[in-house]
Amino acid sequence: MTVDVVILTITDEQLSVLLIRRGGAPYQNHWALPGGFKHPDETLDQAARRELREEAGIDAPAHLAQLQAYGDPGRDQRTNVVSIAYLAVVRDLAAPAPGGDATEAKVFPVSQSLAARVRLAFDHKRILKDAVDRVGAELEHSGLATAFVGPTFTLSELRSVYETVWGTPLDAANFRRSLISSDARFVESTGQTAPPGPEGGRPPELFRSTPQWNTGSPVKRSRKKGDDDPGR
Amino acid sequence: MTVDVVILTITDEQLSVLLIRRGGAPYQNHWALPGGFKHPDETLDQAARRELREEAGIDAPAHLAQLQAYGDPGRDQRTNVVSIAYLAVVRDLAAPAPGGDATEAKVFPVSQSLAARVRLAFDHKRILKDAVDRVGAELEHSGLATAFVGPTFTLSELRSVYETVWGTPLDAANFRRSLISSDARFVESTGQTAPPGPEGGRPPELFRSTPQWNTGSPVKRSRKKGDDDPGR
DNA sequence: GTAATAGTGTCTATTAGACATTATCCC
DNA sequence: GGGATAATGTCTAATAGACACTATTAC
Repeated sequence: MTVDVVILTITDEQLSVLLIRRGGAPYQNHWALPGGFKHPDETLDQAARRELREEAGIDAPAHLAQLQAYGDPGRDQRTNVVSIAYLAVVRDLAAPAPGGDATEAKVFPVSQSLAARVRLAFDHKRILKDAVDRVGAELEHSGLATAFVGPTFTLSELRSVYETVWGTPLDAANFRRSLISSDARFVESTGQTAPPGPEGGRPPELFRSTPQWNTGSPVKRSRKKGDDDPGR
Repeated sequence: MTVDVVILTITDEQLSVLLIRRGGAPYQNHWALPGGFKHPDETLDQAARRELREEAGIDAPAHLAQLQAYGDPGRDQRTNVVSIAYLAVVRDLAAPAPGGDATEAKVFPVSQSLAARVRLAFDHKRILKDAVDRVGAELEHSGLATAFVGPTFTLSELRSVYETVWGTPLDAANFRRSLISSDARFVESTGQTAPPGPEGGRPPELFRSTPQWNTGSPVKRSRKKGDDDPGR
């Protein structure tokens, strides 16, 4: 019984994942998801948090949720082990700190990690793929997007999360309306504004996520002409 | 590593679950979900199917999907074990056939099984609760409803599934349009009609589910006045 | 002033939801 | 015929989506 954690963040307008490399063992040339054995006296969530802390140096992910269990025989050459995959979403991942088993930790763009030529350890590529699909689907029905940004954020920042994950441009005006109006109510204005960027522009309003951010369906993914559905 | 299966069906207009009783062990006075240890040479899905067959006598569930893993320490008095919960949906559950460890198998209405006075073994009540929530949510976004009915079905039958699971009456006319029109396309007419019931009435059209029944969002759950949201 | 970004207003096509009407069976 | 169930038609309010316009900053 192991727990593997898919740690996602956005760097340079790209959805990215933290991968580690371990010494020894098979797959020592492969990158892998951080993870390890669950201790008998901890919950699954606690095990995921511990692995986050030990192997990636992350203490407080903005979002942590169980994804799925993987138990195909042969998914791990060494032992027959079932793994519970977790999804963690964090905001800053500038300097990943490897620890525990991990000798190296690095952030890769998801698109690159899923490329055919790249080899990840075990069935971690499949897990990563599933995690990314899940995030895309969940953005449509929850406030998960706010986990990618800071405690306060502008709507442009939040919209950028959607656009990055979905790979689709969104209309800024309609995006704003979707979030503000209706019963969604998963962001609220702080009343403050942020300073504009170096390019100038009107100072944006600062928002925070509301406690009930995990209900409702804030934004709809547009499915229009020529939209090659990547599946769910 | 065990696999537990929540087997849901609809009997007498009620969402119902199959529970079993085992001899010996603790909790021998409690009803429990069918399940057991995963074998090293099988996948999780195969383990779930095997338990379905061995303990409940079910060979081909209309729907089988993984739900979630449960691993709180203390959830099982005897051993510290992580359990992967599965959801199975079947159509007929008239004569449940206990086998293997199970000495008794019976179908209970979900509402009754979740009542405060009823005690289920381990954390099975929580698992059942989670499963029911999931089904309710998934009806809104997939064709899962068709798993509750036969290979061909009338729209009244299908609508009844939604109404039973959600506990809300749906407008027959709008229901039909939701399914037929738009891009959902998760049911199609067989061109045939079924004989009307003993009360008479126009003979209903027979439908079948399409292969891509697990995409799209066929019907929306109406959230109107005084709708006490049960949460997701 | 221009360029850039944020936010508002408005129009149209689509859709949900309510409800009336027609169709086809049983008795 | 009357009663029951299935299917179709129609209207209204709400919403998605497109896009023009105003507001506030940097330069």
